[in-house]
Amino acid sequence: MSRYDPAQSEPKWQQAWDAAGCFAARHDPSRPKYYVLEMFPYPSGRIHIGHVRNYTMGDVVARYKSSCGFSVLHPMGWDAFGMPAENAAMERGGHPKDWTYGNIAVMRDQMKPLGLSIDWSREFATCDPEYYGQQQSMFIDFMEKGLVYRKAAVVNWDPVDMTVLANEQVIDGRGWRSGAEVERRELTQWFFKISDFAGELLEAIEGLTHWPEKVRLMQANWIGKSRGLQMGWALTAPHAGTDRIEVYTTRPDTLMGASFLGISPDHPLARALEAERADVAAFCAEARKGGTTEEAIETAEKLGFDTGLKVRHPLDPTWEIPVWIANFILMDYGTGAIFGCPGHDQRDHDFCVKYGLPIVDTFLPAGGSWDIGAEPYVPQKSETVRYTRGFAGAEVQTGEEAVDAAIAHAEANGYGTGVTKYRLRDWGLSRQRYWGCPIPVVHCESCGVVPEKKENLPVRLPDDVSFDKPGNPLDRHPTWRDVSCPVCRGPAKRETDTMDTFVDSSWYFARFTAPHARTPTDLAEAGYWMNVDQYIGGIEHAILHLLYSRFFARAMHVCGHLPAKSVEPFNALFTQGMVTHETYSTRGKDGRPVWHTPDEVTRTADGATLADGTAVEIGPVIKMSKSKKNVVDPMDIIARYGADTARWFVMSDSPPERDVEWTASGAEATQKHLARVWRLAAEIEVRGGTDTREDAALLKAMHRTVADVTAGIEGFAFNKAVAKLYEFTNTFAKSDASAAAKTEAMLTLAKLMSPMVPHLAEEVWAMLGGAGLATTAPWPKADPAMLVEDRVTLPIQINGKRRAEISVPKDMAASEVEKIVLADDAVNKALDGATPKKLIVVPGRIVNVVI
RNA sequence: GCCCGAGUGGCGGAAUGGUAGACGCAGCGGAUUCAAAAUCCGCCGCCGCAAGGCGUGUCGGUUCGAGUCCGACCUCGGGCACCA
Repeated sequence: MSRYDPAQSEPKWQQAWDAAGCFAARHDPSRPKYYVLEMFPYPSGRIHIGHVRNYTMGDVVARYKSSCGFSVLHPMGWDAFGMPAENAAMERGGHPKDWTYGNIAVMRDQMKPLGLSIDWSREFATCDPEYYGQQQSMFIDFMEKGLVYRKAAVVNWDPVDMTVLANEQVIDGRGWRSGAEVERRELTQWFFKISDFAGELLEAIEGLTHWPEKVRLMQANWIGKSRGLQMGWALTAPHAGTDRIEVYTTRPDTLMGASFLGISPDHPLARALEAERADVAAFCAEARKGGTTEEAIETAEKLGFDTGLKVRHPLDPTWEIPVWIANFILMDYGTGAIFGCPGHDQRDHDFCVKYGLPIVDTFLPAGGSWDIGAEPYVPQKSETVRYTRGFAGAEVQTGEEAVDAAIAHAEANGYGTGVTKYRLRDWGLSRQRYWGCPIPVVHCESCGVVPEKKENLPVRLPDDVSFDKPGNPLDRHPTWRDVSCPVCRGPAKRETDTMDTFVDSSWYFARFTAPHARTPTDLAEAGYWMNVDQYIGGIEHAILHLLYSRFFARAMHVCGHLPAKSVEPFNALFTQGMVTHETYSTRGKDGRPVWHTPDEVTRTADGATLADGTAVEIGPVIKMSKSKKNVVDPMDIIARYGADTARWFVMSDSPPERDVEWTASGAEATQKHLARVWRLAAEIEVRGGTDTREDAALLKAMHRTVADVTAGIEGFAFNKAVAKLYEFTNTFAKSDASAAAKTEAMLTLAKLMSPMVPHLAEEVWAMLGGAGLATTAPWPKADPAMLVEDRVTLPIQINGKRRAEISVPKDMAASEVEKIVLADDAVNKALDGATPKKLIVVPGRIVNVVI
C-alpha cells in the first residue's frame, strides 16, 4: 500500500477483531467490569448522522476502558415497537413486523462497517417474542406486587375515525387524518404505580452525582413535591349525592381571596349536572375539545360555566362562593377541583376578569401597594409580604411561613389537613395499538381480570392482521381475542391494549446482561455487569425514559429480578446534543406542509428549490426527525471516505453535549488528516534525524499529549482530545527526532487515536511493528516528570488590559517578578514617572499594574 | 403557558475569575509542477496607513481583572406524561 486505503484496510481489521474475539463481553470476576451503553435506536429505516455520533462516543469510551484493563460490556439492540411501523403498514401496505425486521437488517448492515466495538452476540429487538414474553412475565410479577392497576384516564379521541390519537397525531387540535376536532375522552386504562416511589425517586436524585445537573433538576421538578392543604367545601345544598367538594391547594394562605370554586368537566358533580341539564352538557362537550397535552390545556382559551351551585367558605359560613366548571381543570390532576384566587394567580385573574368575578387581595408587597384589579401580585413564596386578609400567623411574613400557619390553622379548626403531594402521575401504559407488547391479561365473564399463566407466555401478536381501517386490529381479531379463562376455562376475552413502548426501553439495559436467559434476568450476570457505568443518550430523554427506567429498576428489584445495588441502574449519564438540520417544506393541495429531505433540496444564495425549480420554504434548525425529513444519510460519507473519517469527523469540533448542525463540508479535510498521519508513519525511516535534543522535545510533547487526550476522553471532551491529537501531529511533522524516537511517538499517537479511528490505528501499529493489535494494547501512561514546565510566560496587564509579557522561571518569588515588571519598558511608559496604585502578582499566572 | 438549556471571528469551537479566539474548516498569499492534483510554508476577529481603539446576544452590577459571578431582558433549542 503506497497510500492509506480505508476501503481495503477497514474490513481487514474488522475481521481481525472478530477472529480475536476482541469485543465479546467476558464475565471475568478477576477483572473490574465496565458497562457502557448508548440508548438503543428505533429502527426507522436507515442510520443517520446522529446515530454515528452517539455510537462513536460510546465506542470511544468502550475501547478506552478496555485498554485500561476493564472487562467491557458494550451491547446493541433495537427499540423496535412503535407507531411508525403501523403507519408504514397503513401507507404502503405490508406488515409492521416485516417493515421493522427489514429496517433492523438494513441498519445493522450500516452499523457494522463503522467498526464499533460491540458484542453483537447479545443483540435483540424488543419486538422479539423472547424479549416481550419476559416483559409480560414481569408485568404479571408487578400485578402480584400491587404495582399495576386500572383506572379511567383521558385520551385524544378522533370522533370521525373513532380512534385514539397520539399527541403527535393531533395538529392544531385536529386529527391528522380526519381533520376532525379532537376531544378528550375517558377510557379505562392500565397504570403502573410509579407514584408509590415518588418520594424515593426524588430523594435518590441526590445520589446521582455523575448525572448532569440539568437532568437532575428536570427530574426533581417533574416529580414536583409540594406541601399543601386538602379541604372540603360544603355545598349550600347537596346535589346528586354530593355534599362537599374536595380541593387541594398549595396556597392555603390565600383562602380569603377565593372568588370561585372550579371543577373539571369530568368531576362527578359535573357529570351529574351534565346528565340533567342540556346547557351543562353543551358546555362540557365544548370544554372537552382539544388535545390532552399540558401545553394544549395551558395555552387553550380558558372557558368557564357557572353551575349556579354554591359552596360555603370554610372560614365564614355566611360567605357563599359560586361553583364553576372550567376547561383547564383536569380530573387526572389532584382532586379535579380548585379554588380560584385571582389576586395571586395569573390564570385565575384572567378567568375572573373574563367572567366578572370579584378580585381581592390577601397580601400586598411588605412596604408598598399593588393594583390587584389590573394585575395579580405573584411574588416568590420566600418573599416577605404583608397580609391584608390573613387569618393565621403574623401580618408580615413570608409566603412559606403563611402557608405553614394556614395549614396549622386548618388542622386546629378541623376544616382541612396538611398533605404532601407530588406532581408525578401514575404511568399510563395502555395503548390502543397493535405493534406493541400485548398486556398478558384476560377478561373473564365470571372471574374478572385474570393474568395469563406464565407457562402460556409469550402472548404473541397475531400475524394475520390488516391496517386498512383505523383502530386497533387486535380489537377486531376474534380468533385471537376470544379465549378461555386461565382460571375457570369459561369464555373470556384477551386484553387488546398493548404496552407503551417506554416499557420496552425501561429494562433492556438489564436484559443485555443475560440476553438469552429464560427469566427476565439472570441474577449472577446482572450482579456482575450491573450497573451501567456510563449511559449515553439524547437530552430529549432527560425526563420520561430515565425516570421510567429508574422506576422499573426498583420494581424489578421488588420482584427479585435485579439486585438492590441496581435500583439506580445508571451510575453515570452523559446527554449528548442532538444533530440538527434546517427543515424544508412546500405546501400540499390541502395547504398542509409537505416535507423534503436535504438531498432533494438545492440551497441557493437567496433560498432553496427542488430539482424541478419549485421554491422551498426553509424552516427552523431542529433535531433531525423522520417526520420532518431533515435527516442526513451518513452512508455516502462512509462509502466515499471510510468509517474512520466519519468517526473522526463527528468527534471533532463540536463539544459532545452540544447540538451540532450538520454541514457536509469538512469530511474531505478529515480524510486528508488521516492520510497525513499514515504518511508520517510510513516516512519515519527515510526522514529520521539524529538530534537527541529533538528526541527529548518530541517525547516531552508526547507525554503532554497522553495526559491531555486521556483527560479529554475521561471528561467527555472528545473535541478537545481531537484538537490535542492534531497539535501533536503537527509537532511530530516538524520534528527532526531520531527514527527510534519517532517510532515510539507514532506508536503512542496511533494508540491515542485508536478509540476514534481504530482501523487507521491498527494499520499504523502494524506498519511500525507494534506488538499484537492496537485495539488490545494497554493505554499509555504519561510520565509526570515529563509534564513539568520550568519557565512560564506572564502577561502584564495595565489597568486590566494586556500590554506586555515576560518569561520567568515557574517558581520565581512575587517580589522578584515585581522588580522585573517595574523595569519593563511598557510599564514605565504607562507609569510616566508615577508610582502604581497597586501591583497584583498572581504567581505563575498574571501581573496587573493598577495606575 | 410551565420546567430545563444554549448564545464567542465567515463557520464548528477553545479559554481553574487572570494573554479572548487553542485546534479544525473556509478564505487569501507563496513554494513545488509544463500544468493540475497531491503536498509543503505563511497570513487570517473588526475598524484604522499607523499609533491605537472596539470586541464573547442586550442592558446594568460585583471585581485590580468578567466569555466565566450576580440581576433584568432578547433570541434559539429540548421536554411537557400516546413521537421515540
